[in-house]
Amino acid sequence: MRTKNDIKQKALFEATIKLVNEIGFASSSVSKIAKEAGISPATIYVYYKNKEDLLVSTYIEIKRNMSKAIQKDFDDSLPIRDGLKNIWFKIFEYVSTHSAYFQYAEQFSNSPYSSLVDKQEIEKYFDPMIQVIIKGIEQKIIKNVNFEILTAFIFYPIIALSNPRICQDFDLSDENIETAFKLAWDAIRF
Amino acid sequence: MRTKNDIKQKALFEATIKLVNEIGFASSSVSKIAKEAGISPATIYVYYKNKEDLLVSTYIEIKRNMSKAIQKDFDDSLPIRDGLKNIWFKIFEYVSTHSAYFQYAEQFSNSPYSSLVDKQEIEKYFDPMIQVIIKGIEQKIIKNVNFEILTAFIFYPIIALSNPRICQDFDLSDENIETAFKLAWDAIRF
Amino acid sequence: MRTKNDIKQKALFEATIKLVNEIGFASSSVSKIAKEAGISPATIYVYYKNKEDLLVSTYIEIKRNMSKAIQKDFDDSLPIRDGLKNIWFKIFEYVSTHSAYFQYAEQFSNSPYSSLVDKQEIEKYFDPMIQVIIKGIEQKIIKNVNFEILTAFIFYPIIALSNPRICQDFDLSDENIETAFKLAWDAIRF
Amino acid sequence: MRTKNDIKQKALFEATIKLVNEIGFASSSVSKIAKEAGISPATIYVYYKNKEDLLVSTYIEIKRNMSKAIQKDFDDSLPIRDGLKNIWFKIFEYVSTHSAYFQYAEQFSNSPYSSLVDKQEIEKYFDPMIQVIIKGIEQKIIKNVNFEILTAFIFYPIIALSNPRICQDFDLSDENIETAFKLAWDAIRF
DNA sequence: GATGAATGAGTGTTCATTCAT
DNA sequence: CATGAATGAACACTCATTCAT
Repeated sequence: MRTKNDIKQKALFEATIKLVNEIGFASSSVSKIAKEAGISPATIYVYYKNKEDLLVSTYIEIKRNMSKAIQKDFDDSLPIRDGLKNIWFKIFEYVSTHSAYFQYAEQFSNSPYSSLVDKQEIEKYFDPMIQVIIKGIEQKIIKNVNFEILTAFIFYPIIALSNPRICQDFDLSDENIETAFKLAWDAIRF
Repeated sequence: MRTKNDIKQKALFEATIKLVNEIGFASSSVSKIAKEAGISPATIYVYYKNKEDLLVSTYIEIKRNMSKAIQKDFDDSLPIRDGLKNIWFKIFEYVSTHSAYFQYAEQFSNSPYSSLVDKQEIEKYFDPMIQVIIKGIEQKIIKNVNFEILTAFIFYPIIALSNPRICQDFDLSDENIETAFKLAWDAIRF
Repeated sequence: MRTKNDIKQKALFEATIKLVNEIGFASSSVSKIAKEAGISPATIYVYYKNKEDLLVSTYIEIKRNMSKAIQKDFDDSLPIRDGLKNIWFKIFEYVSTHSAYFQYAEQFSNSPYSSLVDKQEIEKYFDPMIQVIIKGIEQKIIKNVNFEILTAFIFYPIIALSNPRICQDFDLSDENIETAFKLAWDAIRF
Repeated sequence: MRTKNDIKQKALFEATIKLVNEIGFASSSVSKIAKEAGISPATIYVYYKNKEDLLVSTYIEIKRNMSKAIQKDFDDSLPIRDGLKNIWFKIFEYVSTHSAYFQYAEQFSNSPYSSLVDKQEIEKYFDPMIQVIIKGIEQKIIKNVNFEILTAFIFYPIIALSNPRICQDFDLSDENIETAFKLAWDAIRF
């Protein structure tokens, strides 16, 4: 299936995200997505097996893209707090500059489509961050509690603050992000 | 003249939530919902203006129900920390016992449908909690930072930890909830 | 079926005509007509057997009303030309003052519903006019040709000139009606 | 890529006319029309934007077809009376041979759908006939009266005489048509 | 007599997908 | 590779009518 015309595939990727964000999965039909991308509905089936494949592949592609951006220039020799703070800012930066991608991913992962994706595959992308936290626990810098609790305080507030559907008026200024990190660090540090 | 049948409306409410959780907004057609509720598709239009009205009303009803449950026996004479902890446990209790409602609300608020709801109307329901936080700030017990940041650390970790789509394996034991509250409090306290 | 509440029946009659003229038979549903008349859809079935009965009865009632108005004060002792001219003006007067009724009747008689009506029953209403023409033929004042041809020149031009869907801009002034009658008379007179 | 199938479109055109004449606009559903034409209901939407577009386009197509037939071999060098008589017979001929088309057009123009059509566009088709009448007036052969009155006596009687819903028993013989023209001419000539 | 609730059958339309080119 | 034509199945919704009160 994978083919030569990358321009069309990219247009399709962007059109899918745009339309799903605007009108939701329910109303985003194959032909509307095709029209938005400037191609024929039939052409979608050259690139993807079916509609579900299009939606799932788009999600996975976003996640891959996101993890790559976040881990770019990642330096695991930094002290724990600095390493986490670095990631913290990277995530906010990605979310700010790719808010449509992020919003699509959020909507997707809150829908039953999410069960079609191998979560471990996705989590693998974010392993370096996990390693920092584990190191922090070992060094008794981070509280030694259930791992899910820790991530709920390090990553989930980011998602809430970045999501315009949740925090409509939150200003993603460096100062605010810095303040937020302070809270996150207070939550998890020993 | 026949009179409206409350049992039918309740069945419709439950069927909507069940189906949307199972197969998502995209696939939850009016006729599938009607079948699940054991009524005729046409009957839905006796109770709701259209499909959108059904979905939005269901969301609002859940939020109303949720806020009522959380604020039951709410005591604002308690010290700040105890007051918040009380609410913290109440939310976990509600989410545990009404996970389907909660999941519907999450999916809804991450979809474009959410723009159809007057957010202020919804937030009104949760005002008592807001008041506790404000009091905490005034008494210099809670950090005096942007309000959205505070709520991102008090409420959103709960949502993450309770959401089986996010924390599949998290055990909602009293001990875990207590630990999680400790982190939340460390995050926000002065 | 015939009942006590004449006000409701009259409202129903008018609502039917108004709605059918505005949106046509196709879109005029029983419940829309009921709403227009300010009654419940179910109440229509107290007065009429079904929707078809409502539409057909409305047509017949209009025709009865029309014939009564046209033949009021009819004087068959007048000379042929004067008798016909009298009717001619009466018809224009009726159509001007009851254009909605007339328009409904036109739409009805051009639709397949018309086959449900006994045409002879309707024509009976207009018998006095027929008699004038027959007298005119016998007296060799009117051309002795096929009867349908004569009526096509005496009655149908009126319908065309009165129908706003056909002659949008025709001014139903006395002068114009008089002129039109001159043409009609020239057409049929010996 | 498949290419559009003219046979299907023609079948759709005929099916629309047949069904609307038989059961009226009210009962002619898209799926019934599709079945009559031997195609899928969905296919109609390949050729027309929606049901309204189908009905209106069918009407316009009939009018175009009609005007072309009537004006075929039209000779405006003939004397006024001969020119009009020629048209008169042509119209009757068309109506006789295409009675279904004619009946559809009549029902359409008496329904609220007619307001969707640009009347001037339609009238343009019949301009040559208008020119003959104007010439007749200028040459003082035809009465110099309101134009709408003249057309009501030249064209509308044809419609009445040809319409089986109005003149059920009228025989469209040459003799009868000739007689009818005599009356029309007597009506309008100076 | 009068009505709102209730519904099976139907509406016009769009859907995801396949086909022929 | 790419496409517009074509469609069975499904969509949200309305219909005419009946029922229980």
